[in-house]
Amino acid sequence: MLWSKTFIPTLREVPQEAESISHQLMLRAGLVRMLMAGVYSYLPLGLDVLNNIESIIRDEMNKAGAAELLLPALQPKELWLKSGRDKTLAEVMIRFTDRRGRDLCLGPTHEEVITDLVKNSVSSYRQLPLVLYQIQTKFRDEIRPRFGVVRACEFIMKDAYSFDQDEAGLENNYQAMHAAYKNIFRRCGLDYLSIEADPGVMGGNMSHEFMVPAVSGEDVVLRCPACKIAYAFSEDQKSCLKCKVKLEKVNCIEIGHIFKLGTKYSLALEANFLDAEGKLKPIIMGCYGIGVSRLIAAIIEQNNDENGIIWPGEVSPFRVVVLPLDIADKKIMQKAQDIYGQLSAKGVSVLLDDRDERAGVKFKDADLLGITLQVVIGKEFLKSNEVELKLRKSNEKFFKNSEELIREIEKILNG
RNA sequence: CGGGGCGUGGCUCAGCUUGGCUAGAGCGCAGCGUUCGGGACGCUGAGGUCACAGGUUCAAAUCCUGUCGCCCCGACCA
Repeated sequence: MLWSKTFIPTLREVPQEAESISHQLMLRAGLVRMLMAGVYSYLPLGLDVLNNIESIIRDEMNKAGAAELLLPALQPKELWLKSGRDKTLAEVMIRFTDRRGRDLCLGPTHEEVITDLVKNSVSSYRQLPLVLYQIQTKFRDEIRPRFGVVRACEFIMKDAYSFDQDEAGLENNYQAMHAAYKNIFRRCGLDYLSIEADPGVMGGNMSHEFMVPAVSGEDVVLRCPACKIAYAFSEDQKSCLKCKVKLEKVNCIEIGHIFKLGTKYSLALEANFLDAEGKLKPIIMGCYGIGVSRLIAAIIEQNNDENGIIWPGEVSPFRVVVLPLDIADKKIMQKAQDIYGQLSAKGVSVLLDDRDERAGVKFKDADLLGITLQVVIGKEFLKSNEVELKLRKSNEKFFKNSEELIREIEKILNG
């Protein structure tokens, strides 16, 4: 992508609307813009990151045996009456009536819809187990949206649902999802904690939360400084059960939550199946959520320095940014385009800063965007014919001549 | 919803306490010139119903009332 063709409105100063680091950097690097409190537009760079995270999620979910589908955001009130959550979720539901006077809402979550769907198409134990997931926009009339994309009224969630004939099957799927989540968060470059939690309005009897330690985190968990085991926050939990060490309070962003739902929704919506003996039984369910858009903020909270974002490789909007420091110089620009072309041909995503800006501006913006590898072509190149490679994270610089350049870049990106 | 803060060109802010010339600065933007490896410099220029509504006054960005919006602290959650 050419910088001149895309849309990356970077900001030199910190917008006063942003308090948390991730929010500041998302605005400064041109990832998002606010339309109103809790509602954000994703600009090209933000969308790139979102897409990268989504492909990681799809990859791991598919590997875990889940099938992707897409459910409607627009939903009828009746479904919510059946589960009784029209009351428990009354506050967060965005509701309205259509021209026929039907009561509708924009889905804050999808247990009801998917249970209704499965109920109508699954009737035998032979069709189980089944795991379905979607990546979709949720709507919640949050009491207090804050920290930019972290608590938004419109946000993207990956929600998966498992359907089993017995508890053992549920346990299986639950563990599979737990394992998939670990892979997803590791690939996103996150340092996270997994803790047992209260199922809350979701219902069911067991749940685990995935928490990312971050200064601006809204949640507090207790962590053992020695073995790093985390516990749900409570005043009585005074020390680690294993190490007997005093626990420390850690602020966290909740990025995922998985639940063993049991039969709460299958009973309410009559989602039953016939078992091998021909007996009618309610389907045993689990649900598994990841706050996809929120992950962007969580990743930035953990991966930044005074100069900007430092993207973990796999989520970086581009893997390489090429900086020709003088676009009027034909030799420099030709070299930049060569590198751009060669890397693109190899399937590496590259951003070419073809703007007519001074070197300092390009350096500052490149650091702010946080792309893993910077390729600098300036007067050093004119002198020695060597191109400079700079790693955003470590600030390491080394010079390479044309022959070994592309190979070296690939080595860095793969290692 | 309760508590606190803020609203002045695209961005960051000054001016408001103590009303008074055509409402300012820096950044950004446009043009010209000089610069050119870590957010350059000079000159010229465009861009603002001072959030909105009402009130007080000869006169309101400034004082009063109300409304709206944004941020932060609490309850909710991915």
